[in-house]
Amino acid sequence: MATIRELARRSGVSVATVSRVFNTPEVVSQLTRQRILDLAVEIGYLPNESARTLATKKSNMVGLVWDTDHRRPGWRHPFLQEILVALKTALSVHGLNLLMLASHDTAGPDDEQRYVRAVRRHNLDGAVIIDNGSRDPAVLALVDAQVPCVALDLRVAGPTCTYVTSDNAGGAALAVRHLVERGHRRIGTIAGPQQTWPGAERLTGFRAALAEAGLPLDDGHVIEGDFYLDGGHAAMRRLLALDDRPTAVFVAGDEMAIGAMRAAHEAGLRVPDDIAVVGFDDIDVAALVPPGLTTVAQDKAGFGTAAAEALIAMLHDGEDPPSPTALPTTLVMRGST
Amino acid sequence: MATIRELARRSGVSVATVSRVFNTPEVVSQLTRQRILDLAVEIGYLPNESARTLATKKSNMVGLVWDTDHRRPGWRHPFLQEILVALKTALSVHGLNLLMLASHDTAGPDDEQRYVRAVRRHNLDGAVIIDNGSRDPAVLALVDAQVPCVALDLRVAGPTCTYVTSDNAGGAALAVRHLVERGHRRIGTIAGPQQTWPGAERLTGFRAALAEAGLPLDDGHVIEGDFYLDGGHAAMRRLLALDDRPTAVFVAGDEMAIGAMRAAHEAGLRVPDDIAVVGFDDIDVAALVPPGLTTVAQDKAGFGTAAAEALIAMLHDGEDPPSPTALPTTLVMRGST
DNA sequence: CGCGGTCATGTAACCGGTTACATGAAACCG
DNA sequence: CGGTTTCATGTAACCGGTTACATGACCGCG
Repeated sequence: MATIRELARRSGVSVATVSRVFNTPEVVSQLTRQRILDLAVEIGYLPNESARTLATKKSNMVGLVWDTDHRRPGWRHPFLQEILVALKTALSVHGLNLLMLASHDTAGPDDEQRYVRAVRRHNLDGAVIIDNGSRDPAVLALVDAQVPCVALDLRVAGPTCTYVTSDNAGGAALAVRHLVERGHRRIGTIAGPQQTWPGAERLTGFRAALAEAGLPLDDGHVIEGDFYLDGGHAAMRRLLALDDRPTAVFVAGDEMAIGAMRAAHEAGLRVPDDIAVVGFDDIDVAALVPPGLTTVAQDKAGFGTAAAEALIAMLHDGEDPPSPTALPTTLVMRGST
Repeated sequence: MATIRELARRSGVSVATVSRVFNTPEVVSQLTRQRILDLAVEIGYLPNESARTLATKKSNMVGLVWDTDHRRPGWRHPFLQEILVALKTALSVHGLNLLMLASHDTAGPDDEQRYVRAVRRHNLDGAVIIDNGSRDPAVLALVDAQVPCVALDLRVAGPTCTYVTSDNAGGAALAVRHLVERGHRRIGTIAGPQQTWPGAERLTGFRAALAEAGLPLDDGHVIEGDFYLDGGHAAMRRLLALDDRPTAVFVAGDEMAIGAMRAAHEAGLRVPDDIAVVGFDDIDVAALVPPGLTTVAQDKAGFGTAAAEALIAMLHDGEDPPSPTALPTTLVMRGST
């Protein structure tokens, strides 16, 4: 491998000049710069990132924190792939790479410092945290350690941290307004777990939108689910068993919504004629499962892009973290309403 | 940050001894080893990976090559998430981290050397290549550059490379045998693109299984699709338009299979009574879309685990790459047959 | 003409580890 | 008891960059 010294020797300058060509090209005379660049490609010189990191303490890598919670083995993020694509693309424009942090350090998953250690060992410039549906103390340790980080769908904030979410309350309002327009007056909801940020916000937004529409909300029409298929199924059965069952249901997640539609179907009810359903997320399946799920779509790629931008802003300016982003949502109308 | 020299000074030994404690503990006396280890946690010493990499030329990182082809923006891997989880877990056991290689280097996506350069710059120990559904010359450049790598669902092999796939032919045979048992004698197929490895293998396996069962195959009963929903839909329409249309169809991918079922439904045919459908992959939706898709399930996590093991074997032994792995498939029976 | 100021470049220390080789003490052995 | 091994540890060069500071050429100006 060609090193900087060899490139320097061959082009008759000092290593400092070569280094400058790649880091602060403007201080090098046009002539030598070009000569060095040409020679660099000729001999295939590539700067060694480790050496660079060692000297500067910046690695141009950001950690990806995405532990699959061992207590929920089946958990899958509804659109991890879109997020990763957008994230990686946006980061790479600024020369940043993504390092997936392994859960196993030497220590087990209960070691709160495992992410912080990984960040320090690799001199990571920052971290992106993808919600796995449960609170993880190791994530909070990152905040305490002043690591620049941005979280997705997780409300972690601090002097070096910010987060990006969808406009969950606004999305819920979209759903409610849509149902109201369709003539529904008795609207129930299958909420998400209230300890999760999206779960809580969607319920809050739902309540507010109903109030704004001047509609009452029976406490019995609010059921808390778990974001899973079976949870939605069970919740819907409880709703349907009510005497004054709602004519429409806002379900805080598509997977639950599909479970709910199945429950309705099993109960001999037709969607949307007997009961209308609106979901949240717009996962792939939503379009495929008959009669098509009307749902509040999130800006999936937006998560990645926004996260990258927030992180880059922090790293670049070294300033305070940008305030949290709430990505706009849109209503996708399909057959279920 | 505590450095090795500080730790050495404080524990009254030389840096070499400290280094040995972490790399070749067996050559250090029990007593000093323990003393150093204790002091290390006390002062929060963490070895600096960049320095280590610089000295050893091994980074303990492997590159993840997973470019989303710009010519197919909508492409999503059917089970990327499961693969990543398994991969990361299996690698981390051996102290390896995953670095997602950005497509943007400084150069565009047509630069064939972009992965090779990333590998060199970061001293990556190897690479895992996830098929994105199209041939990428930059991947072949990795092979040429003798980078240890293992590919998923892509037939790249060489002195430093191997690959892991499902037993595609065997899976196709499972499907055929199942249909034969159900009494079908006129079986057609919607194949995948023949330039992809899984696409080609599944068709080969299908043909072989039919032959083995002594059933004829009309050339008109073989339609090549593109692994997408709409492609499956279109292919099915062509099949249904035939005079002697098959009574059962083996579809080489679940997404296409769902499109195919929809086409059947639109044509007024009932699945499975009028036409049976078997898919391949077992994606999430397969269970959700009525009447439930019978399909050949791949060992999703197995991809990640097998890839990690193959790579580790190469890195550890420094030997020839292990021969390609073909993961076993299983038939999941649902309502479509 | 001499002086201060740019500008392009060079010198050398430093980042934090690893490791070949050297050293010295203790153990073994005939 | 002297010589050879073995074992634990130390010394110092090296990995490939960055960068504070020094240097010297050149320029404009009073």
